[in-house]
Formats: sequence, structure tokens, C-alpha cells
Amino acid sequence: MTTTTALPKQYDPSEVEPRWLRFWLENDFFHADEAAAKVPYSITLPPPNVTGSLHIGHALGSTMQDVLIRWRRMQDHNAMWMPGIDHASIAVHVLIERQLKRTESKTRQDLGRDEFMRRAWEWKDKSGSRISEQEKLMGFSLDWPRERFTMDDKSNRAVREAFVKLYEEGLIFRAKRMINWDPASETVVSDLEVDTADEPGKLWEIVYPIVGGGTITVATTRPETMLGDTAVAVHPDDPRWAAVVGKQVELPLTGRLIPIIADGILAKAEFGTGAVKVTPAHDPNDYECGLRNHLDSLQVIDLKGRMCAPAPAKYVGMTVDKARAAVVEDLEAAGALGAVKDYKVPRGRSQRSGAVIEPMAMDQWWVKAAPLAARAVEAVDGGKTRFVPESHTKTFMNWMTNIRDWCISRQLWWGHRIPAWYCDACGTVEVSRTDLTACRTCSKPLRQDDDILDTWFSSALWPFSTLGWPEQTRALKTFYPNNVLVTGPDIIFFWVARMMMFGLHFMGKVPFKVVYLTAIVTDENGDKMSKMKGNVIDPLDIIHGATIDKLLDRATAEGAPDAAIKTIKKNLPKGIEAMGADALRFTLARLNTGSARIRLSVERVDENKKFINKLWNASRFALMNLDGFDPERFEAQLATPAGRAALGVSERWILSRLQAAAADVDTALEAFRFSDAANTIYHFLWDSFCDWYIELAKPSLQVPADAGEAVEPARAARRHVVQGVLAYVLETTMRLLHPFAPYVTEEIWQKLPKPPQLPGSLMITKFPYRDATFVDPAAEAELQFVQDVVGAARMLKATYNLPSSQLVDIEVRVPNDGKRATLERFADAIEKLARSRPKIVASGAAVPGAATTVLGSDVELVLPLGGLIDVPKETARIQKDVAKCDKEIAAIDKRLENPEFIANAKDGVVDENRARRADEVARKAALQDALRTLGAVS
RNA sequence: GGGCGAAUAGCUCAGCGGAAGAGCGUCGCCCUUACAAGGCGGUGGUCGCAGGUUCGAACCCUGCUUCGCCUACCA
Repeated sequence: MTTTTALPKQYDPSEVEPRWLRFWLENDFFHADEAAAKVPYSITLPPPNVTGSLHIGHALGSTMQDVLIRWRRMQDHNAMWMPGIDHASIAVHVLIERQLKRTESKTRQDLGRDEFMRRAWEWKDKSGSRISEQEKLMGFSLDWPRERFTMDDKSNRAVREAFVKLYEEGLIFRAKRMINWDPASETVVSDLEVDTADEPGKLWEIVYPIVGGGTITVATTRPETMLGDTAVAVHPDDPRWAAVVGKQVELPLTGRLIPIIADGILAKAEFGTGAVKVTPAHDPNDYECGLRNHLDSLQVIDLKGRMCAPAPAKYVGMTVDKARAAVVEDLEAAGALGAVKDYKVPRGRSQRSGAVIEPMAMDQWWVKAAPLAARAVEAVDGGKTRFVPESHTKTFMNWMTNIRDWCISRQLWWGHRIPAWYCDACGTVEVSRTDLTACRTCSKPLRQDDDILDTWFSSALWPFSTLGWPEQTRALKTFYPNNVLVTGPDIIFFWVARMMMFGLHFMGKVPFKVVYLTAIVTDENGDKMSKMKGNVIDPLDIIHGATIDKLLDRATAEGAPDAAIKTIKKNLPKGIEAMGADALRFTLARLNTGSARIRLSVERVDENKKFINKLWNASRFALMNLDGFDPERFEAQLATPAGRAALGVSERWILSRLQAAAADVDTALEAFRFSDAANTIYHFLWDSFCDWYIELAKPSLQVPADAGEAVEPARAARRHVVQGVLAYVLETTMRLLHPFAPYVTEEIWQKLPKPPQLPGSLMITKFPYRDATFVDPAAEAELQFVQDVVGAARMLKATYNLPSSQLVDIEVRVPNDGKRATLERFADAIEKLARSRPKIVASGAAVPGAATTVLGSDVELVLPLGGLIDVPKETARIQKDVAKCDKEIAAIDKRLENPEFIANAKDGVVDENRARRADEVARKAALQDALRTLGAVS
């Protein structure tokens, strides 16, 4: 067969990638059959938000998942990667509300619940598949026919089932407790959705007059809440205030009488004045205090974050901030204000809206977390689920052992409505798997709970709800538990913890055996990527490229500040060149060393684009030289020991290196060391295959122009072997690299001549493995020696600024017969690679005016330079080497002269040191000879 | 306040008990017909500081310093 294929010098991903994506999808290669008789391997993709767009964090996590899935699939596992999308309750809710306000100046209440939901679904149907399309571009081999949505019918059913079951078991309940209220979104949010940070504030002292004489001064950072005070508390052991406990104070601005109580609310009696105001309705600590002391609870802040009755009418309607200023002013006027000082106040803000969270006591639905968490702790302790990196285990365990109940109700509309019905007539509460209309006890109409569930409730069921639960499906049996979960450390608590709890509870088994937590991708300075900063790297821009104008227009449209625009102009003056999904994927893998942060930049991706291009050109070279190659014949030759023995040393060497690379990649992937795996391939391909093997192969591939049909048989056979190894190594390397860079490898693989029985796509071939038949230490040693000699010759020439193209004569003195034979065998290669014609001898006399170097202990390279020699320079260089020898010998002697070293060192270490010392001594002697020769010249 | 992690070449990072490594940068030489998005060579490090364990420490232990990232109801 003939395979002269003209390929462009530069690889063009934009032409190649869509073609193979279509091919894979059309052939259903991403789909796994749950009934297949193979070892299952499953991963569930963390479902991205339906509002989302693929960002670099997704790209990282999903690339690692795809590497694992493609790798296992090629190892003949039944590899299934579950795709899906999350309904992102609050994000969509806010989006639709905002749209409504902008286009129709309406609120959701104006629209009504049903119409609001209709619009939300309309939006979802139109825009909800965007991120899936982007995932496809990245080449992610997700099992698309299985794709799910957290609000599809099956998920809804799973959510209902889970809720009702937990309710029946007493693990879901409704109760009035202190919650975090987001006054902007007007919903409760969980503790996790609150970001607490110290913000500058003040600590005010307020003087409360005690009925019957005297005053008591309290300290607070929230003076406006004094309008809702129902007590003043002092520490029970504080002698200063013992006498006033039980008395009443008259609350300024309101005139209400409230008691002074002794309570342990103050952790430290010495705080401030030793007395604090107690506002049970608006502070978690005060709430607890109120319960302990049976205090009234006066809510003076409403759901919009404004003051309300029973606060005095003057303040009603004011925002909290305004009320604070007004109260302080009025207190001062009333002479009730004490000292005021600047103070750092820890302030909770809603992650979603940024609004200051108001703690309030409200009726909400809760999941009783402790018993569920206990099982998760037990499972991790027992090694059923393992965290990678391991350090995250402690974080998880800490959280789980101190877990608090999970508030799951939300006052929003887009989401799973809570399946609880109330009878206003008789007070019955029913929780049901099916919708209810009439009360079971009094037959009156029922009212369904208005609230919906926290988005994370359905996410917690995801690893099994996607497989059909609560039905006992075949898919569930095959793919649960998942082998791995890959996600970001930021959602360990939100998601991982809850999947663990629900998985163990409903399935009786952990949802995944390994939790691999990815790094955070930052910009090159280590700063978090943010549109506001202008340092975002968008995966799609990397794939397709983006002009500077496009980048700037988009940033402007997104409302980025001037500083961000400036940053973009500075960092990417020419925009971004199209680099393809492969380059991005390979970059992410190489940078993923296991450290907590990955600093990414366009330059980093560009380096790997160069690697892809290098690979492309190596393949071009091979394809240009495979005329007349017969893959079946070569395969037959490789299959027999005699055939393998007929290979040349270079061939045995590269095959040995190749299988070592395959072994290293396998080991690295087993341990989730993506960077090591990618780097192994990078170095094998570039350093071993391109820099050495291809160069060594070239002479054998050449067909003399005048040879015609009359190429001598030995030469033709040799050519065929070299062609075979070129093709074989490339083909195998494509398999190794495929999980990381699926597109370019498929493109090249398809073009390579290969035995006909292989499958129709690289992605369903077998992954390479450590293969003892190709291990060849002798060939490795020989090639290492040849490389060292070539390197030394190049170094000598470079030292004297001889053009690397200039052919020189060089004397190589090698006392060892075997090594000399190696050099004889590679003399032509050395001449070609170092442009140095070697004269190989066992020993030789001093050559005046020559530059000399010593390789190891006994190999000398002598480059005659005649008058060109720079004696001082050469002397200095060799003396530097001698000094190195001396230093090394001294260090080894120190060890060897220490009896304890001889007595205690591990096996072989002492001998190794002795051998090394002998080498160094010999090397030094050779170097000194060279110095003497130099001296003879001057 | 508590926890975790990091500190190694100019930069980004591997190495985690027995001779200091890679990529990028930098400086030379080469357009050697696969690739100039390339080839070859060089330069560059008391492995944060101070103790300790060990025959031997970048690596293990202790303390300190400086940076990250989590986490927390000090009014």
C-alpha cells in the first residue's frame, strides 16, 4: 500500500476537532451499555448550573474526568460518564424576576406562580442546553443519551420519594428556628450560603436606666435592634452586677420595661461593660438566651429588611442602616449613648445577592443531619470512600462531626415544591408522594406548602436518581456506586457531604469510592479569575480564538470596569489565537500537579499547542516515509522473539522506552497524578522519539534516488523495520495520549497505516501497558552511551563556537571493548547528529592544541583545534570539572571514613559510594592528563 | 479564634531519607528538506529561618517568619 500523504506544516484544530466529534457522536462511542459483561467504571459529572457557561474550572474538572473515563474505556471497562444539568433554583429565579422587571416592569407576584413557572421553563428550554454544547466541544465523552436535568420527571419523582421517606422516618421536620434571611432575594438561605467577613463598624455603648435608680451600660454593634430588646443579660458570676439581677430597666426610645437577667450568654464576663442587650428575634445567641429564659421575642425587622412594628412608628419602614443612624442619634439626644468606638464587625452576606443577612426565627423545613452524618463518617473511617488529595479527609470529617441541621426550604418558585399540604380548617399536615387536594380528616380543600427545596436537595440524590432510583434499575445495579467523583473543594459541604449522607441512607452504600478534589484555577499571578478584574480565561476563547476587539466588546457588555478593560488590553494585546481543545486539555493535565492552585495563562496553553504541533510534524514525517510499508507483515515480525531480535538497537531502545512510558502513565493515572502522566508522554514523544529515534531512523528510511527497483534486500528489510517501528511507536503513543488530547490523536491515528483488524476509532482501541517483551536494558544502556558521546561532542564544538553545521574530526578514546563496539555501530549516527566524524580508539597520546572532555570515568573526547585553542579558557573549563571531582571525592571520603556509615547504611549504598569514588578518581586523572596536554602547548 | 496547605533556579512547579530536576525565561551557535510554533549548547540553587532526630535531611520532628485557602453565632 502507498501512504504518501501531504499534510500542512501547521496543525489546524478548528478543522479537525468538529469532524471527529461528529464521528464519535454518530457512532455512539460515548454510550455505555449497562448490561455489558465488562467491569463497570462510572463517574457522574457534577451537573453545571443551567444558567452557566463552561468556565475554566469546569474545563479542568471535566478534563480530568474525561481522561479517567477514556483511559478506563480503553482498558475495556464499561465506562459510563453521566451528564446532566442542575436547575439552579435561586439563579434562575433571580434571572426570570430580573427579566420580568426589565421587560414588563412586573414582579413575580404580578405574574402568578403558574405563569412564572411557564416562563422559567420556556427560558430553560431555549437556553438550557448551551453548556452541554460547550462540553461537547471540549471532546468530553459523556454518555449523552443518559443526559438528565434535576427537574425532569424522574428527578422530581426521586425528590418526592426522598422527602417523604425522610419525613416518615422523622429525619425531615418542620420547626421554628433561627435562620439566615436574605432580605434582597426574600428567602431563607443555608449557613453555607452565607459569607462572613469582618467589616468596619462600631461598637456602641447604650446606657439603660434601671428602675429604682442607677444605670446599666450595654455594648452592641447593632443599636437599631435595641428596639426589639426583651432583656439585659449579665454574666451569672459577675459580682459587679449581682445586685441588679432581677430588676427592670426602662428601654430608651420605647419606654418598655425589660428585665435584667443572669445568663451565660457572655462567654467572657469581662467583655465590654459586662452586660449585653438581648434581642431574641434578631440574633442567634440572643434567640437561645430567650429560649433559656422564656423571654418574649419581638420581631422589629421585616422580610424586606425594614423596621416594622412593634418598633416605634417613627422607625417603621426605615432600612436597617437608616434605622441604625436614627436610633444612635435619638439615643444621643436622650443622653443614653455611651462610648462609641471603631470595631471590626463580622457580617454575613448572602452569597447570591450580597445583601446583609438578617438572622430571624422562622418556621422552616429541616433535615436532621447528625444521624445521616454519622454513617458518612463511619464510611470514610472504614475506607469505603477515600479523598484525593488525602488532606481533604480531615476537612470533611471535621464538618461532618460538627454538622448542624440543614434548612431545606426556600421561599422561591423555581424548584421542587415541598410535598406538604395543610388543612387550614382542621390543622392537619400531610406529606405525600402524590399531589393531594382534600383533607383526609375533614375533607376540606388542602393548601400545598408554598416553599420549594434547596437546590442541593436534588443534587444530593444525583448519583442514584440519574440511574433510575427509586426504581431498582439495571443501570443502578451496574453503575452505583460510582468509582470516582471529581469536583472542586468549594462544594465538599454543599454537595459531597450531602451525597454521602443520602447515598448511604437510600442506597445503603457510599455514592463513590474516591473523591478527587481539583485545584482552583487562577490567573498567572495566583489571583482568582473574575470578570471584574479582566483576568478570566474562557475555555471557548482558547478553543476558537478571539480577537482583542471581541474580548473587549464582551467585557464591556458584561459591565466590566475600566481597570478590567485595561488588564485585558495589557495581557492580550493581540487577542487569543485559536489553540484547540486538545491544547487546553493537555495544558490543564500538565499543570495539575496536585497542588491546591493552578496558575493558568494563555502562554501556558501556547506551550502545549507547540507540543501538539510537534506531534503533528513528527507524524507528517512518518507518513511521508511509510511508502511501501506493510503493517501486517511488521506485526507478524514483532510477534515472534526472532522477529524482535532482528530489530536494530535503536528500535529495541525506543520500544523499551515506549513500554516504560506506558507503565509510568498507567501508574500515574492509577494514583490520579495527571501531571506526571501527561509529562511522561510529553517527554517520551519529544525527547526520546522526536529528538533521537526519528533522527536515528532517517538514514535507514532514505531510498537512493537512483536505486529504482534495485534496492538491496538487506537495506529494504532494514527500511521496512524502521518504518514499522515508526508507525508502531506513533500508533501506540496516540493511544497513550488519546485520553488527554483526543482529537489530534484520532486524526493522526486514522491516517497511520495499521493492521486491518483494529477498530474504527482510536477511542475504542486498547490502552498501552507495561510489556515485558520490550524491556531491553542493554539497548537502553547502549543508546544512553551514544547520547552522552553525541552530547559531549556537541558541547566541545559549542564551547569553541564552531557552527553546529561544521563537520569536525573528533577522537574518542574508549578503553572498554563493548562500549567501543557500540560506538563503531553508531559512528554514522554520531557523525550525523553531532556533525563530528569520530575516530574510535582504545587510547591515544596527547594531542597538542586539542580541546578535551572526559565522559564518566574513562571515555575521552578529543577535538583537535590546532591554533584555534583558547588555552586559558580551556584550562579554566577543565579545572572547574576537576574541582567538581575533588568536591565529590571529598564528600564520599567523609562518608566512607565514618565507621557508622559503613555499619548502618542500607545494602548497596556503601558499595555504590566506593564505585562512585573510583569513577571520580579515574575521571579526575583523565582531566589532569588533558590539563597537562594543554600545558604542553603553552 | 480554629483548621489545612505552601515556601526549591529570574518565573511556574516536580522531587519528600542515600550524587539538586523540568518547563518557561535568559545568553550563545544553527534556516541540518517533519517541525524556526524548530534544533544544539551554556548560564543559573548555602532547597524560607533556627533547632532537633539520623551514619546520612530539600525530604522526618519542633519552633519561628511570610504568604494562600477553608472555617467560626466575640455582642
